[in-house]
Order: sequence, then structure tokens, then C-alpha cells
Amino acid sequence: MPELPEVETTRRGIAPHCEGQTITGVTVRNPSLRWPVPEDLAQRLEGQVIRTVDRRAKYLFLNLDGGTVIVHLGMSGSLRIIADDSPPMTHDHIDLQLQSGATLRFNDPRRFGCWLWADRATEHPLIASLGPEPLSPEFNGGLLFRASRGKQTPVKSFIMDNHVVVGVGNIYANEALFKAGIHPRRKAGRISADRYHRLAEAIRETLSAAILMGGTTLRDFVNSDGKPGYFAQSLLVYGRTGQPCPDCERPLKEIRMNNRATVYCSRCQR
DNA sequence: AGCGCGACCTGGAGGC
DNA sequence: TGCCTCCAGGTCGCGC
Repeated sequence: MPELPEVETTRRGIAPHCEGQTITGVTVRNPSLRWPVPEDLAQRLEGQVIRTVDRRAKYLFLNLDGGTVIVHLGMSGSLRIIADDSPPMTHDHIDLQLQSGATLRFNDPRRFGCWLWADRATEHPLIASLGPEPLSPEFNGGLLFRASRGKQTPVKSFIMDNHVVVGVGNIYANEALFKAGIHPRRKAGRISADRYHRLAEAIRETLSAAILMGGTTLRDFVNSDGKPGYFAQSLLVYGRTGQPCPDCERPLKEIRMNNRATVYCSRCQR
């Protein structure tokens, strides 16, 4: 489900209900996520106050006084605020009871997500080596250009590499490459600085537009209120194989790259 | 070292 | 209705 806009939408949805709240109870129904949920999670959390809810890449941080819960939603995870005491459904793996009476509930059918503990989140191995945030000032075309010199890997794989820039998942990689007019298979090391400036701008635009619209809803994404996002209506190429290119009207092509659907216009993208 | 791919899971859609 | 195959928004870590 979630790419960066969905994760940010989730953060904005849950933060007001979590920040300043004492955790009064922890229920782990299924600890078998991507990595096992720490056995002492409840012990660490109970009685602690959630100070802030932050995001780094697609990770959410529940910051407590003595450390951080690092949450990833994987492909199918979601966090909801449950106001009443409605019973857990299938795949509701973790509940945090809050002092307010609300529950922060984690659901993840495929269990690719994770809940981890870190004394210092920024030093955790999963976090420490991440590239810059795509919406931060340090992310720009120059950075992409420098990082790509000598790279043989296709540009689509390059911008989806979290060590280069975080938060560019499959949907938005397809969209940004279309906007920048770059063929997804072009070797990263053979793209000019000018074109990387356009690409960086396209990434920034695509992600911020999606955040404004509450994320992309394909199938079953719901944000923390249970509402869908509306960015799917704005997708230019993803999910539109065979339909006319928005610019030149030639049918959009689809190939597989790293086993992921890759949609592009063979005329507009070179 | 850089790159590509398998692996981790469940469920929905579509074909027969 | 049921069974089977394919597909899915992520990303780690292995093998070449």
C-alpha cells in the first residue's frame, strides 16, 4: 500500500491523537512481522508518554523519552485511531491503548511491516544509511547527478534506491520519469545534470501533490480516519498501460523492471 | 563494489 | 462455486 505520501498522510492523521498521550496498555497479537516484534515492547512502552510522531523515509517514529518505536507499514500495513472499543479484526496485530481512551491499531495482512525499538532512532542500522528526504532543500538535481556518475543501473532503479533519495516508490518513480521525459531503462550514469534537475523537480512535485491529496488509493488504502486518498485520479501513467499518452496520445507501454510494473511513453521518454 | 533477483506474506482478481 | 495463477504500493540481503 503505502508510499511516502501515504505514510505522511498517516503521520498527520495519528499525530494529534498520540502526541502527549501516555501509553496505558500494549497488545501484541502477532509478533511475526518482517522482523519479530521485540518481546519486551510492552514493558518498554507502558506508562511512557508519546512526545512526538515523526517520519523519516517511509518509517514512522513514535518518540518516547527513552527511545523510539520505529514503525514501517510494509506493502499492506495501516495505522488507525480507534475511538471506541471496537473488537480487533483479522490482521490487527498490535494495539497501543492511550490515556485518552483511544487505541492506536496496527493492521498488516502481508506482515511486511515492522515494529522495532531503538534507543536512538537515527543510529539504527535501518535508518542511519538512508539518503536525503525528497522534499528537503538538500535534495536536488545536482545531488542526483553526482550520485549517479559511473552507475550502470537503470535510472528507475537508481531513484528507487533509498541510499540515493528516500521515499520514491514504484508508482511515483513511474510518474516522475514520465514528467521528466526520461526512459526508465536509461543508465543512471548517462543522464545530464540538466535532465537530473528536471527529474528532481518532477519527484518533488509528484510527491507533494500526492500528499496534498491524501495519498494514492489503489485497492484498499485508507488513511488513519479510514478515508481513501484521491491522488489515483491524477496518475499520468501508472495503471494506464495501453491508454493514450497524456502528451502525444501514443499507447503507453509496460515492461517489468526488477519485477515491478513500469509504464512509460516510448516517444516522450528517452 | 555494483547490480539483479529471490524472499518474506496474504488476499483479490480473473481465467477456466 | 471452486481451483489455479498472477499480481500488488517495500526493501533487505544474498549471490554473481
